[in-house]
Amino acid sequence: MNIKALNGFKDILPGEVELWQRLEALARDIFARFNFSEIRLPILEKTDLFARAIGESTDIVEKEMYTFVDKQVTMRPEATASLLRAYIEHGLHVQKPVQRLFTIGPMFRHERPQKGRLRQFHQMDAEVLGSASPRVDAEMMAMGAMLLAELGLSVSLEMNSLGCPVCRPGFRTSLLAFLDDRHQALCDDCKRRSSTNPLRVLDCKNPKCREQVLEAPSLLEHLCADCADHLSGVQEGLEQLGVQYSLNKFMVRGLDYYTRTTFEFITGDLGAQAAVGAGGRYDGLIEQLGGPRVPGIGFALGMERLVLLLQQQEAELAASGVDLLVAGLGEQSSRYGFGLTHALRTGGMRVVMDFEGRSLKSQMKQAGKLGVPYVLILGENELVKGKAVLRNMATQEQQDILLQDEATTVQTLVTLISA
RNA sequence: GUGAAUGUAGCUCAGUUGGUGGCAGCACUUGGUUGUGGUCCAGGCGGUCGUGGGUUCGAGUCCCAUCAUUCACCCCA
Repeated sequence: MNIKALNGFKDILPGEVELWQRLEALARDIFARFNFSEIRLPILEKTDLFARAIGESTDIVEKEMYTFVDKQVTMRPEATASLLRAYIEHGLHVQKPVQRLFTIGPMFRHERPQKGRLRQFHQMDAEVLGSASPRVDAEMMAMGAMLLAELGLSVSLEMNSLGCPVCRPGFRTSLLAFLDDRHQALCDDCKRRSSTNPLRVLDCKNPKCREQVLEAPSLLEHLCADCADHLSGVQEGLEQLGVQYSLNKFMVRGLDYYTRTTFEFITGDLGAQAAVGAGGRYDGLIEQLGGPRVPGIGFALGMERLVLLLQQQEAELAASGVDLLVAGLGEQSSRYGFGLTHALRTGGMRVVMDFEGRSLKSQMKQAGKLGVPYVLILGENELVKGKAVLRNMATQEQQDILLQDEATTVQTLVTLISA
């Protein structure tokens, strides 16, 4: 067969999918603790929505979107834009002044795949709309940190403030002046960035640039009074909640819409993809998209990246989602087992039975491999006497089971096995 | 979009100076005296050597192209 999945698209097979389920279950639990409601969003939106929300000149919009050009629609490259569209479209701000929403699902970006980065990838996204309180910022980071901690992952949190439309232009001007002076000392990428996206120069990985940038004007020193107040409020909140973080004045975000607080959950264990989650405040965005004039903040966690970390930071997952294996010996007994298996499943049990007519030894091997706790052996001899053998695989103890009508037998087995 | 590396069984890989693909490991499967697992032993299934050209008497091995994968850059969760 030479039809394969597309480059950058991946199947999630049994064995790995259990990890995803655990991740999702825990995330839902934690989102619920923080009173977030789920919202499910379409994957396809008007291209224009993303262009306006994310920024016309970002890499995502310029060259990474899966767009049906003739239809003017695009497969979402991130969730915030769609979520805000839904928020505005349904007037959710009227129903509740502060909305706390989360969504989980696939995103699409046409980038070159590498470790921890696929063209279809999955994010868990949480957004709070309608509150400007710095406590919300702190709470969002605390929630992300809680999820990561309960997954057993050790990940660090970095935070910065990008200012707002009042203070950012001034900072930008002085940064540009600074970069102009050092233009020759910068790497080629940064020479280009100086004009396209000067803030990006601040988090260049090139050691030469890092050195230059050490002296650069700091965002934090240019914050207006309101932004500075907000930042200290966030810091106070984080301290109160006992959230470990560090302030990184070089941290910048790739999407245009961020204001004030931005943050990243960072790991050193994923190669070049350091961020397992990132987000920030976007106070002007909702209005800019035609919605009410309300602030917002959100973050996304990359599920592939979390799964990679889970895989390398721990190993084994608990096996077997099976309660009982029914072993048939011969046609008579298999026929009986076929019916009994179905009755047991109807009764809520997870049962396996194969119909290949294999030896008892084979079937026992199978049971061992699956880690099944009990095997019901339907021997011909016992069957004529209306009996079967229930074997406890762990203790190797066996007991006779009286086979009466199916309902009673199911009842008996359910009680014995769940005991 | 740029750069580098890699493509041999379902998976992990051997394959020496080009001379018939490996009793390789894992997995799967059958058996090791009547109908009982996880270990051990023996057997079995399983390969268009990514694809297409070329060089050669002969190519898994050399050359070209192509596709795919991986890692890194750009960017990003």
